[in-house]
Amino acid sequence: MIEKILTTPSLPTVRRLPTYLRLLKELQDEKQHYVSSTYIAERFQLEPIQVRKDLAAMGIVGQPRLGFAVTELTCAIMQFLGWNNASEAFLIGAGNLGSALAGYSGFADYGLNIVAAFDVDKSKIGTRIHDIKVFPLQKLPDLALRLHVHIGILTLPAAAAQTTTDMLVQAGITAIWNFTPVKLMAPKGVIVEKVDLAASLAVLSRSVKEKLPLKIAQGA
Amino acid sequence: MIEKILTTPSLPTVRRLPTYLRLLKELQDEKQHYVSSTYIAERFQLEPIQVRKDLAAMGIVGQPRLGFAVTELTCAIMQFLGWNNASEAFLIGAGNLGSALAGYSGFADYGLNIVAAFDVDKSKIGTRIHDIKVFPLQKLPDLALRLHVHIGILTLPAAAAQTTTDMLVQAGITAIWNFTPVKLMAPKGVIVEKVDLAASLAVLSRSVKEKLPLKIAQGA
DNA sequence: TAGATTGTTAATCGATTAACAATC
DNA sequence: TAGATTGTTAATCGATTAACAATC
Repeated sequence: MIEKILTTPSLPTVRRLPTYLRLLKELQDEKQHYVSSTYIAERFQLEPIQVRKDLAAMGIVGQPRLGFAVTELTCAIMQFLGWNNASEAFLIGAGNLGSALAGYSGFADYGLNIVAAFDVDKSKIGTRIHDIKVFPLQKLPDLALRLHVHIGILTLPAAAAQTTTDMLVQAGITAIWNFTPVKLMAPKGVIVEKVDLAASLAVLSRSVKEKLPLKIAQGA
Repeated sequence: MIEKILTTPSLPTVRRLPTYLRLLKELQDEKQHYVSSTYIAERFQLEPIQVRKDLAAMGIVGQPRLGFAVTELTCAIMQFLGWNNASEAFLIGAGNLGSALAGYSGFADYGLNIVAAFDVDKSKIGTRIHDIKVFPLQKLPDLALRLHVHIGILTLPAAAAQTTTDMLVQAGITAIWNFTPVKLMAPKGVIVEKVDLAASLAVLSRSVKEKLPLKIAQGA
């Protein structure tokens, strides 16, 4: 039996998957059984061929004339991302942003379950943020071991980011969702994914500035 | 006099600029006057040539042997991003995430100043989140006009995202920093920059899953 | 059948990287 | 000077897009 060898999806492809997933859930609610790449593309202002390429990377085949089976497609993407069975994660830093993430119910859809929070601030330790208990940071290694948690969400001040990361790695954390503005150094086996607000804002700022260079350009 | 025609920096370049800026501030504190592309690259695990290309796009020239003047470089990037004089922005949605952003002092470095928050929740209206006053959403058009605010930070539930965007556009908002998971539709002149948490988490999840396909692979 | 849609193969486009002369 | 670093020009790489036969 010849198995098709799938090329590992590119990063841009992976980043588009959650968008597709959102639409698929919507279609499921509307009891739509099939969806075409044409339709998906139109909804998100993409090219149909790009959507098809993305879906093909999931190992799914569509049906000419009909498109792709909504349920099958949903399962394939969920499976691919590992979002069908939830991963447990620690929240490191129970400040403003940490609390916001703790209170965000949407992560359930993303297969992410925050099971505990950690902080060094004594006034926070022992309290609960959105039902998630806050522990002293030094308890993390012990709890990581006992609960088999390997994902850390980093929402603490920039100054503490690198040293805390070193500690997390020591404690067996192998994946870090980094909300700090620091480019973290971590050993090869450790995955770091950065949510780069500054980069995003830079793109926005630049676009805003680009729109009004008329006067300045005249002065040149 | 022949002026060098600068190619507009690519999006990836713009996204790297804030990282450079962080390092430059650090160097300034350490009273370093020059920095080489080699050093910057090493610090962020980039290629020196990429750093040089990025900086060249800012219109700055370096000095062989010495590198780039730290102050000059800082100014050029700040200028390029328009971060030297702060832009005023409205926060739309005073929930968990909105509050977190309102409380984030770091935006001052990014030339962003949140001047007011808006919500439809009566219990929030009239209160202050981190010193920022919360107004009823319907007051936004009037205030946008009076305060000449053109940037909106969208931190409200997905369900309200598109209709609220339509309203913002009507009210003269021309740039939206979108923290919702919705792909917003907006007229051509309006800039939308999305902070895509789901996309970021997808990349993380995928990497995590990729690390442990050993058992599954054996089953095939 | 006719025609919309898929999937394959090839072309294009843009960003990154390489090579190397110019500079101080 | 010697040598580290810049900036230019060319090569490579990877993602997107185009073209079109295959399919139901």
